[in-house]
Amino acid sequence: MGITKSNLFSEEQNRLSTLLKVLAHPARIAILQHLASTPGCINTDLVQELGLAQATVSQHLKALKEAGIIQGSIEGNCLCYCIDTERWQEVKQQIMSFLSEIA
Amino acid sequence: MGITKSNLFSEEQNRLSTLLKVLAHPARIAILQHLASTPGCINTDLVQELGLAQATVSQHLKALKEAGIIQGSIEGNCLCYCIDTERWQEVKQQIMSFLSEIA
DNA sequence: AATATTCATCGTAATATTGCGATATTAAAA
DNA sequence: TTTTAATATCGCAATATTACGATGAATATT
Repeated sequence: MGITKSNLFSEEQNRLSTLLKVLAHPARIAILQHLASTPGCINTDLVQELGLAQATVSQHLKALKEAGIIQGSIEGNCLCYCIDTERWQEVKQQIMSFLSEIA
Repeated sequence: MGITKSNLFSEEQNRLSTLLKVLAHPARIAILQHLASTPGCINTDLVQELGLAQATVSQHLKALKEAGIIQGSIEGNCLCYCIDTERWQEVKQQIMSFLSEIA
């Protein structure tokens, strides 16, 4: 089928898996790492940095934005993305909680 | 295309994303949670527990096994799966290291 | 005003994932 | 030895993801 049977699982299991899925791509990992290490959050740089097409990068940014992990603010001509630190703490907490639950 | 351009990213970024992808499914999360909470690691129970078809559960187990996270040992008629604790520590370490790298 | 730059979105193609029935395979049980 | 039970694997269908070119919308530059 290709569709995950979310109804079989708990709210929390679904939420966690959705979150992990967003992080489970090297481009999105690279974007987060770059945004973390670059104080003034740059955007077009990412296209250069990653070597992916602009449309593709934009798509990855959208996924991160929809998960609430990053935020964009308009800065004249440019869009300035940066990590939502508060939300990231939440994300971190949820994942770490799962990790330590296992063993 | 649908194919991730792994060559654009570092070994570590690829390794991490592969790991996260394995965890990014509610059924596999549920399996790990069940194996963690059930001392004698049971298998067919999972089919009942999850409500997915046997073939589907078997597939998810395979994914976890290939990632080295669980191990199966033959126990007469049954296959007995349990978490590879040592490997799980490694997995945990890698993910946590990434999480704290960001913010 | 005309042009250039930045970014989002649409449409599309290629590939991956999810799920399951059917069918092996293997070992216990009858 | 036949049957039953437990798993794995194959093959397929449905859906999701990844990637990109083309295009559009908005602002900056000339």
